[in-house]
Amino acid sequence: MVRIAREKRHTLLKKRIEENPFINDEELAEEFSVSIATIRLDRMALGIPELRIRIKQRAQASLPQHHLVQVVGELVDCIVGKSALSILTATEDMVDSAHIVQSQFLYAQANSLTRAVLNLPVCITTVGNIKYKQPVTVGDKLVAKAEVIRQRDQKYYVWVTIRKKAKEVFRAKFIMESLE
Amino acid sequence: MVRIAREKRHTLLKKRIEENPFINDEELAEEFSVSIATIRLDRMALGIPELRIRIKQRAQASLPQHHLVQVVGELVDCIVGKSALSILTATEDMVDSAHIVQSQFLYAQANSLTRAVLNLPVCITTVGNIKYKQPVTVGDKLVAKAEVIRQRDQKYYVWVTIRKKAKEVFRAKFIMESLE
DNA sequence: CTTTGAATTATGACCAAGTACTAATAGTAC
DNA sequence: GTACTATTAGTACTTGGTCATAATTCAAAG
Repeated sequence: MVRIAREKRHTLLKKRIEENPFINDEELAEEFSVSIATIRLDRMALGIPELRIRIKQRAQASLPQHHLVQVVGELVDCIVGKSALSILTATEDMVDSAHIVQSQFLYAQANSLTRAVLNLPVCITTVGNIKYKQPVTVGDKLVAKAEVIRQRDQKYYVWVTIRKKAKEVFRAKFIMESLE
Repeated sequence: MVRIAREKRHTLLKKRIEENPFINDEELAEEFSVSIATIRLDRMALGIPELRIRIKQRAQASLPQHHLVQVVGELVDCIVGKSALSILTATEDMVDSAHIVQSQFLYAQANSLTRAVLNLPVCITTVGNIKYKQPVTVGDKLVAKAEVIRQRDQKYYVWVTIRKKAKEVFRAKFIMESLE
């Protein structure tokens, strides 16, 4: 049946292009043993843009992310001065060669959430203590909770725990200082 | 003098393209009030590739970064098991609204340098203590030095100090654990 | 076995953003 | 004015496509 062959080709094609966005129609045609015209019809049908557009999109996606450093992860709840929650899903680019998420990303999630919960115009992290209790890997959904424990003068003591499901995988204590 | 005008155009052109790599020769020609041919000669002289190549390079640069030990900053010296040095120049996207570099970037520099100096196939940061002593701003050249202080079984104790010129601005202590 | 209709392939015109090269012209320096 | 460089103009060719149309293949239905 031709129908099935085409549908199969469509899904394979999609996967192939996702896998290697730098492949052109000619190479695709060869790989799938069909004509270039067919590949183009397939791309149309699948709404996949041409090579140059694909490349451009990738290039643009990697451009100046100005708001990079608001909160690492998604801020889902925040009571300023009290507590806040953020969720971060670990991705491939956070891991080391052993596929374990590097501590700096957990640190970034924890510290940026701390800044969010304090919401001070100017504040710096003067002290940080972290404990990475359980290795985290790609795909893990990390829920961070920050709590403001104490305030003394310009100093704020904040505790953060990051959980993967019910399990605590990371914890941090920060002393933040507010400046004028 | 034509010479000066051209040299000036060259430096401006270079800057313009770095600023916006998605600009084509036609637009550049208009901006500089010269012909497209001139822009092309200029690009040749400066060794700047054509638009599509530039875009492609950007796209590729953002691709599979599965490096061995990625160090935040530039690794300038490394005696595995002993000590290592890296240099990071603070950029605009590291700062908060008060233009102070956020601690997570110093943490990332320190922690990634620690991984580099240990150079273990699999290792995780179990404990980290940091102190951010002096605010750092854009353009500051940060020199990080990591030293392996002690090793006990699978545990490594590493101290890192980050200096801005002679002044220590950040320090960190890590306990790293090697896994099989 | 022929017909039908979808799927595929072929073909040609066109486009963007170039390269590579040559020839002409403008501008200045001496 | 002549020399020389910088700039501009122009042509042919390339890649990796779009878009539209026509021709062909091929399996299933009548």
